[in-house]
Amino acid sequence: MNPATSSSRQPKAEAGASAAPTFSPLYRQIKQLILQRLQAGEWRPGDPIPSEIDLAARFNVSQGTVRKAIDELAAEKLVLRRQGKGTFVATHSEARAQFRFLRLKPDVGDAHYPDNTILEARRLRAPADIARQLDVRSGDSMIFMRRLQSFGGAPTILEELWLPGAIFKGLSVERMQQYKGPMYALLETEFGVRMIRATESLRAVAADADAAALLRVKPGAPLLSVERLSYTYGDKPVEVRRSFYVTAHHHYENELS
Amino acid sequence: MNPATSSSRQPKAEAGASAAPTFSPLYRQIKQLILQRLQAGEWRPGDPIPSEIDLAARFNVSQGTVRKAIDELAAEKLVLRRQGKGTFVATHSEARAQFRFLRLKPDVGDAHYPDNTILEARRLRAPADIARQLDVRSGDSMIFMRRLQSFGGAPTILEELWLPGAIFKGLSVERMQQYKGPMYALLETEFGVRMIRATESLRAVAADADAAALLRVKPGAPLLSVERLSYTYGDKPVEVRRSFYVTAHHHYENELS
DNA sequence: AAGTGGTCTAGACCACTTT
DNA sequence: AAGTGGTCTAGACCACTTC
Repeated sequence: MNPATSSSRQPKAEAGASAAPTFSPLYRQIKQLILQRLQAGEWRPGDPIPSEIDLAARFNVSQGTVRKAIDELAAEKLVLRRQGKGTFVATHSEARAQFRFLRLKPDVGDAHYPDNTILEARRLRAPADIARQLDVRSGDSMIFMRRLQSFGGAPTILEELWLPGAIFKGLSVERMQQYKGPMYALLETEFGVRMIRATESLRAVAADADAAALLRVKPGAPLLSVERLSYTYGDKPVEVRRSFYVTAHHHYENELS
Repeated sequence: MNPATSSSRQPKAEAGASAAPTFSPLYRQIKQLILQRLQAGEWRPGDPIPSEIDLAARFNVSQGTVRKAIDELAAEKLVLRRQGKGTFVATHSEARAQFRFLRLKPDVGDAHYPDNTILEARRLRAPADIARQLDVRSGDSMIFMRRLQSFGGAPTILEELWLPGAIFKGLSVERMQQYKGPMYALLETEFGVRMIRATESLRAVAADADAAALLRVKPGAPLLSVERLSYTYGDKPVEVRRSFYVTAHHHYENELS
């Protein structure tokens, strides 16, 4: 209950198993406690979390320790600090967060949010490969969506989304078809499922006839294939996204550091 | 000289210019001082920097302030902390640092360092576009290198490197031709120029006849084009690298966070 | 035992925002 | 004026490495 009491700290000498890497410092325990509350939805995206002083009192630790815990959460972009105002649960419903997951930038000019055309949206059974990636059973109900995104009238991104039906139960095909904004904002506000991290796998591939027609390129033309796996709290995978980017006037921008 | 005295802190009321964003906290001033010494080569890659207590005494601030400065340098991977041993200037000559800038991973199995075949290595005049990127004058002397990298005998990466001749004065074409290891390690150990950051721009392109022959793909086959601009201390650009990756059995891996 | 980085505390004060 | 995050200090102790 109280992380500061000796009972909740790890004993200096490990009694049992040999290779257990059980130690973690107090601030990291506090971080986990805050994480649990975030994950449980105790504070919703956009809401302020309690002040550092408040949390320090709750957990019976010093403000500095809470601070270090929140430092890490802020570095992972799970919360957002604003001096003088407070610390807020990060959200996809902000202009600044809009492009965090879209690395395709125009060669000239500024990035804008694309126009969406939904090509298809329905429920399907999970194919084996998708099921494996999302850690569900093959054949489980999935939400599937296929859409075309255009910049300034030029079709540029063709993509498929797969979401586990079990998590997004109330999500109707109609709702998706009419919704034109950023997907992650919809999933967050309507289902409280926040994407916090993703891995992408990029390849150059040749356009098949279908993709070529939709993206208005020649069949066999090179396309940038991007397969994304997105995760929510607890490293739980919740979306597979397979995209094809036309890179004639856009490029995928990446920072190595 | 002494950042802790009031004289070197910013005055609360800015006297002169209107929009000067001149304030920075003490720990960031300390960070700059350490950075200057790193940049000046006072401590070489792989060497330990002075201990936190030592630095605190030198700069006449508390250990906690030095610590926060080093925290940021460690986060930017300019230094490496090792508990019980000290803090060390980061280097490319370590196994762990070898893959920091190579995002191409095999679809199955573990990443290995590729076999290099140097196709070409000589001095050239800088073309306009390269000169612009490296912030030198068009026509300045450049070191140019073209090489083919193979994994398990399969040619996979074809790339061109451009380096400003002025910075790497003593670098002979012969030295480059015989050297088969990681380029960044060579540049660091022999010239003290350490790459600390890079931006990459990715596109899908069609292989031209030359690239196709070297990479053993059909002309017109899709290749992943990667243009990298690498920076050293002070955000000074020091390398342009233009690569073509064959992504049949490899993929470019990226983490979005 | 001594030296290094890593954690934790308690308190002071600063900078920013809202009331 | 009050509340929030941000900075800075001084000191204690822990964990790890080397001597």
